[in-house]
Amino acid sequence: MTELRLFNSLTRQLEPFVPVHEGEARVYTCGPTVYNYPHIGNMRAYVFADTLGRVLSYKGYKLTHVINITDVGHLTDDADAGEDKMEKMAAEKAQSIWDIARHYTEAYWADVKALNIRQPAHWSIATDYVPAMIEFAESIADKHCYELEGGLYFDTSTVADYGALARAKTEDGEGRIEEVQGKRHAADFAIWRKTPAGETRQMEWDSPWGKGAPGWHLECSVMSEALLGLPFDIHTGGIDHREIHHPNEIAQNQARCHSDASGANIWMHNNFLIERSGKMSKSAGEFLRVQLLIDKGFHPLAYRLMCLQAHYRSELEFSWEGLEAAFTRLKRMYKVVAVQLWKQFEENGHRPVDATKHYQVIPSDEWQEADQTGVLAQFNAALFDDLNTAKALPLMEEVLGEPYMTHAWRWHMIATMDQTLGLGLLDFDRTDLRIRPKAATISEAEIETALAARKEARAAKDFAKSDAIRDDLIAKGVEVMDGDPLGWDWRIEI
RNA sequence: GGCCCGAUGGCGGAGUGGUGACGCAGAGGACUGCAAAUCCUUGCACCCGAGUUCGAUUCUCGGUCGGGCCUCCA
Repeated sequence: MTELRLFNSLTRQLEPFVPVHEGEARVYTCGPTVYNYPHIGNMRAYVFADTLGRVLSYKGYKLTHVINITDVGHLTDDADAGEDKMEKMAAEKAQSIWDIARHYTEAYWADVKALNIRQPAHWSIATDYVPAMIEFAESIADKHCYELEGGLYFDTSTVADYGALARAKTEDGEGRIEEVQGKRHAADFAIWRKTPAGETRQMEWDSPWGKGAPGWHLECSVMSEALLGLPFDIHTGGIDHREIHHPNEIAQNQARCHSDASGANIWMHNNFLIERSGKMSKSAGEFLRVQLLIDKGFHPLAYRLMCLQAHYRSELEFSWEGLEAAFTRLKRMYKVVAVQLWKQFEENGHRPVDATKHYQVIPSDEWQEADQTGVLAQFNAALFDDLNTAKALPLMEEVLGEPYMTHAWRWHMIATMDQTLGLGLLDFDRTDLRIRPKAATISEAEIETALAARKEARAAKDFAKSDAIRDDLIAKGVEVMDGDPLGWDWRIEI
């Protein structure tokens, strides 16, 4: 079978996936800092990580996926002088920092669910691991750290090839950030941040270096070690982490393991979702959240499909037109499942496969007979070649569109492909795709009443009346569809 | 200032040293009382210059333009 090859940011090359533990895949994904709602650009990272996980499962590996929730730390401006984002938001909202964290964690989880992102084995919450972080820091403090007034700092010159992942040496000559007094190297970073004298923070812990909070790079090293063991297989995150956060994490892992190895065999980074105005911004204008998409009448999985249409390493341009295109494509895919597959299934009187189960590649003999055109082989080759979902999608559509195989096999193949891409085609109900925009001014009941009157008029061949009703509905943004294969009599235009 | 990346049809976006996926939009047809939805068919592209080559969109160099990072960021 085709070998799974993934792009390793560390070597900037495609590499075969060779698990650390036979038959297993252990994956760590840098999760959100829960001081605000995630925007859809943030969510691209988790759609990517989920796709990776699904492909690993599909390939037959026992997957252990960890996504962390950062509910502490992260400064708003430079390395040490800024306010803590969590503390800042708590102050603005006049709420406890713990409430803020819980609120935004739940908002994030709702988006995760809406986008069909599978639950990882562990959601690791940073504040649950503070004692472990202190223990970790103590274990590397003597050889790799030094103490300043602001806290405990990591000396990046004490590990081999610091910054190899970033492929960029950050010299201090033109640095735009204010130097922290006493730092030995510009790239040195905080392992522990002391609470300034005379201040009290909502989140602070006692440590050998005084009251304070962990530096934000520390948590990922600690939690990945605790839940996956070092070294583990794959570490994922947004491409922005490639420059600072992950090099620092690697440095910590090297110190911890007394090794030059990075701690993960493969480091993978997804590229950004961008919009005309530049990077997604949480502060500017219309806040692009998954919920906003739903409010406008889009199914959230249209956004997932939009992500899947591009390679995860390419920038992806967001536009409402693009989202609409993806939504139309999704509806057409779903239509085939609803109109052809379900109907045939009813005629057959049995469900050939269990759509709730996760499928793996079927032994080659059986497949070869069913896969006459080799479409599944191509599908596998595309996904196993660094997750080329853009290439895999049309292959799934080929199976959807060409009923050249027996029903049972076709069903099985669609189930297999769809569960790997995570579009949930077999789980849709037709009403799921008919999302009422929040701004819609007409209710479903009103629409149904008008349509019933129109049907009567048409039966009586009173076309003047039926057209008048239709024009009225169109004026209210409702499109009327007679004889739609899915039996959708109407839809509200987005 | 330093480092990095990209440039494909109307839009989005794969891929390739020799026939340029796919989706949406557009066009034509079928269906319809007329439409819509659906189905079938279909037009349209590889930034510029030089080089390597029998042949480059694909490789090399230069240029132009665009983007990202160097500060928290998916």
